[in-house]
Amino acid sequence: MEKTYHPASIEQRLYAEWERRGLFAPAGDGAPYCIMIPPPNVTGTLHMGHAFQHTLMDALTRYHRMRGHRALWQPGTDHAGIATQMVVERQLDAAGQHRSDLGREAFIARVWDWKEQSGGTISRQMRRLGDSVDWSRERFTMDAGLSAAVTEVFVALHEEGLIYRGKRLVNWDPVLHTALSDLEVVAEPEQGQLWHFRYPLADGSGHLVVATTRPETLLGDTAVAVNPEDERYRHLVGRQVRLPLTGRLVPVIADAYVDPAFGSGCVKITPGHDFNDYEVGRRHDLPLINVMDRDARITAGDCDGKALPAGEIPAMLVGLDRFEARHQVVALMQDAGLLEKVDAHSLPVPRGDRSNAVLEPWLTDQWYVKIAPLAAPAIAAVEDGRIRFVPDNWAKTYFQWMHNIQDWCISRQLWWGHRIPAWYDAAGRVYVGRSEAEVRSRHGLGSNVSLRQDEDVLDTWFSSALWPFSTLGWPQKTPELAAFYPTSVLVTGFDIIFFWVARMIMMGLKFTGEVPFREVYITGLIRDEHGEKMSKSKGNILDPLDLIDGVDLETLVAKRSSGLMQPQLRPQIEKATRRQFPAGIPEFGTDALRFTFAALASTGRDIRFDLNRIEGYRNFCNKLWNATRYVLMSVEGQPLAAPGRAPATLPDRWIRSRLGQALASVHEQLALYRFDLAARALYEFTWNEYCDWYLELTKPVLQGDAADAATRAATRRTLIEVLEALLRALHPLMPFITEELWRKVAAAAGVGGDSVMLQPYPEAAGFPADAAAEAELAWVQGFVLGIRQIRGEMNIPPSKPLPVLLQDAAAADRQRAADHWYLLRQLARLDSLRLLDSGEEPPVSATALLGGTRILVPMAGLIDLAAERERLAKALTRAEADRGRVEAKLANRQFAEHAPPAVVARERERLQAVEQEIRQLGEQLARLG
RNA sequence: AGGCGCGUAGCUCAGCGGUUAGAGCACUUGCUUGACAUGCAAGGGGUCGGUGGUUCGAUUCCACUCGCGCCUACCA
Repeated sequence: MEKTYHPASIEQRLYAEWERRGLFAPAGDGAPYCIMIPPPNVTGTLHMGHAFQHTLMDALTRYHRMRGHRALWQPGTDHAGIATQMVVERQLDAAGQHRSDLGREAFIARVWDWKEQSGGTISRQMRRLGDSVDWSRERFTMDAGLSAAVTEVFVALHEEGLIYRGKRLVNWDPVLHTALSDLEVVAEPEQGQLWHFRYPLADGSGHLVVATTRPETLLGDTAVAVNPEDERYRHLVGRQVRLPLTGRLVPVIADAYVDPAFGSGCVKITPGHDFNDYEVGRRHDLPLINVMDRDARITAGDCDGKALPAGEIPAMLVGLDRFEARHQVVALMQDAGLLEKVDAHSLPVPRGDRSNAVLEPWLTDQWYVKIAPLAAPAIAAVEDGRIRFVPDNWAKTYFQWMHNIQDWCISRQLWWGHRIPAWYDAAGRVYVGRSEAEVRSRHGLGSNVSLRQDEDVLDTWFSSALWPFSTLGWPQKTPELAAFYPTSVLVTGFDIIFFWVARMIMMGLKFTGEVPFREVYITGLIRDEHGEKMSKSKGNILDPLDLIDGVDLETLVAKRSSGLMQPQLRPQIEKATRRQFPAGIPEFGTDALRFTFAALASTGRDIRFDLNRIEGYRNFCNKLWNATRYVLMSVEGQPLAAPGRAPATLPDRWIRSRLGQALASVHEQLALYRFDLAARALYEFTWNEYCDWYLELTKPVLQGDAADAATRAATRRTLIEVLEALLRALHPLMPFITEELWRKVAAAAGVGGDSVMLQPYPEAAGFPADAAAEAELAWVQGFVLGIRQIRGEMNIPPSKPLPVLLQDAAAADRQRAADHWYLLRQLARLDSLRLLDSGEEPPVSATALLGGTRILVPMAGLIDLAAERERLAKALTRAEADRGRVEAKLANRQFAEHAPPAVVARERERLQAVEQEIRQLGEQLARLG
């Protein structure tokens, strides 16, 4: 074996072998265990958040597979309607083309080409991460089968009246020319202005003042509203104002929506271009006037679908972009003496999450899902525990949204996606069906009737919502569906609880009658080392593969600063990157990355990714590698005791007991999705117990001549047996290094099997607790630590063997000293160990206390007297402070009366111990003079 | 406005109604000890955001408060 661990030399080889041998497919007849991958965008790449979640899903899958479950981790990707269409449109744009130049079919063919070309990126990344997904079941939301499921669901919901078509105000993206659902709108506060306009009363008796942030919508006003309680305006309610610039008469109405304290207390009402006004308009039966086109330019306008009278909209405004129109309207109002004042005003501006364009509330025909009837059972499923959120407080977030849920706008004016299965005849009547043929036959429409399919496609999340069952073959009744649905757990981020999780629950319950998953494990979000979200535009992204393989600085800078939406940020991104990674990123390997993710997966919402952590876990891999190297060197070609024989030595008994407890903790924590605590239990056992103590404790047995052949053979057995189990225990988190090492270890141990993946996960019961061995070894450790402390603080070189005396040793301690002399000698590097006779005067020594026993290191020539005095004085101060605390506690009658007797007893013991310590330290100090 | 989260060592984070609050990294000192310098050994470093309450006992539970962040809904 190499002296250091080199991940690159093993990872890809092992993955290829696993995949070739089909080890990822569900096997055996155990209980099914299934995780559906949250499908990433097929044309995208996996970022750190994906890598994080994939690590956890893979760990769960491998863990359950090893425990004998029939485990399926189902892979796939989604078609990401808007995002993907935008990418291809940008490519066309670069060639000076528009999608309309190609036509719908040719454009879609182009998108498929792009998918074929870029779709391999994700699966390559997943292979590098070690994801044990069943590739034979890979799915894509636009696959024929999944598309059929989409059609089936659409038709069924429509037949039930849960999908309807309606003319509504929608969030219209004037750049992408599509409607967006509420969830795709990002509203950030932006600095704007509040214009105060005078609207003259129709009878010429004066004016009232309205305040608005959107002057251009004045053209579509159909009322002015005041609060019904507002004394200032009560007399105006029911009268009319003459709308400036158009001359139209509109009523003054009273509506509680108006806040009298804001602005002037009068609000212009534009039902055609504002969601709140739309509701006001419905309450007061106001007409809807539309004054913008699909590009959000001013048009001549229409009222409830009919054209406005000619000249209603000033001709000079028609055709202007809405922001240009805003300036013009303000100018016209000012010229007319109708601008009262302008205030600076910050307001939330809704933008599309993809295009970043300012959205326009716009009246269009769209398809909606009536959500309330679907939401009720989905709420119940979480309330009654059929679905459990982990951590459980996320259920609150879920409930809050579900109780306020709005109908879901599912149509998108795009070409890339599932086309809506609806057809229109010449009269505009709509027919919904699985196909045009079905529509014709069902509605008796002969071939003489021309039908035209709806141009729109469905929101991508509509197909994602079916993912847990569409991937298993629904609407067919497949064996996979029967076996793996409901799935075991969904692993995802809180950012898509509404987008995806809630919708899967609704659709799953509706169409299968069962929940789609029993648990939802909500992970934190990976952020950079400053807690910032990682994003291309911030230039702080990390490619998981760059952490695995390493990357040089120039490549990293190029990756981060190319293709930016805001190229002006480039210099600062480059500077920050050069500062943070002056030497690029070294190679850490997949296992180190995965272990880091696991160790970071605590319950928090934000997870800062810190390169120092991954470096530490790369070192851990190397530690494991070298521990194995030691074990193999110690075992190979040497007699090995038969498995199952009682271990011969104290360290053997101890390490088995410790392993059992570590395993118990791992099982317990994994059941709670506390990957961080499971990782920690394994890390601490491996490094602090197995390597730091046990391996060292085997050296006196194996390397000296203190032990007989049978003892050595037994120690070799424990050495390799514990390592073999440990590698299995680590495998779900670090699949590659454990596979590589396990094969060598299993061969040396005579364990059958050719992949650790297929081995049983170690159970705590195989390594029962041994309290006696733990107590005994704790004594050994205490002894060694005492000597090391003296050595460390007195700067005695480790190479110098020390003569040691024991004073006041009780019978048990004498026995232990004799029994474990050969361990103590090597670990503490002792020259000799002698028991002082009672009454024998010890030489001047440095002291360590071990229970009631004093460990003395004679000082002649070794130790600085003053330094030892200082050391003892410090220990004495600490002990006295401790005594003070314990005494105070025991002196408190309330404590003695109320605290549990066991606690009181423990405090009493502690007092005795600390008093003895003080006495002994005092004596030692006195002896030093 | 409503909901949620966070605040513990220089940094990143665990933890918990009961010994002296832990880990990794960083820091100091010593070490080519036969698996490992990606290492070994020893050490320094925290009034657990603040105030009050419950309790024999609070970093832990409760209330209030300060600071930071997120989500949902938003007043034109």
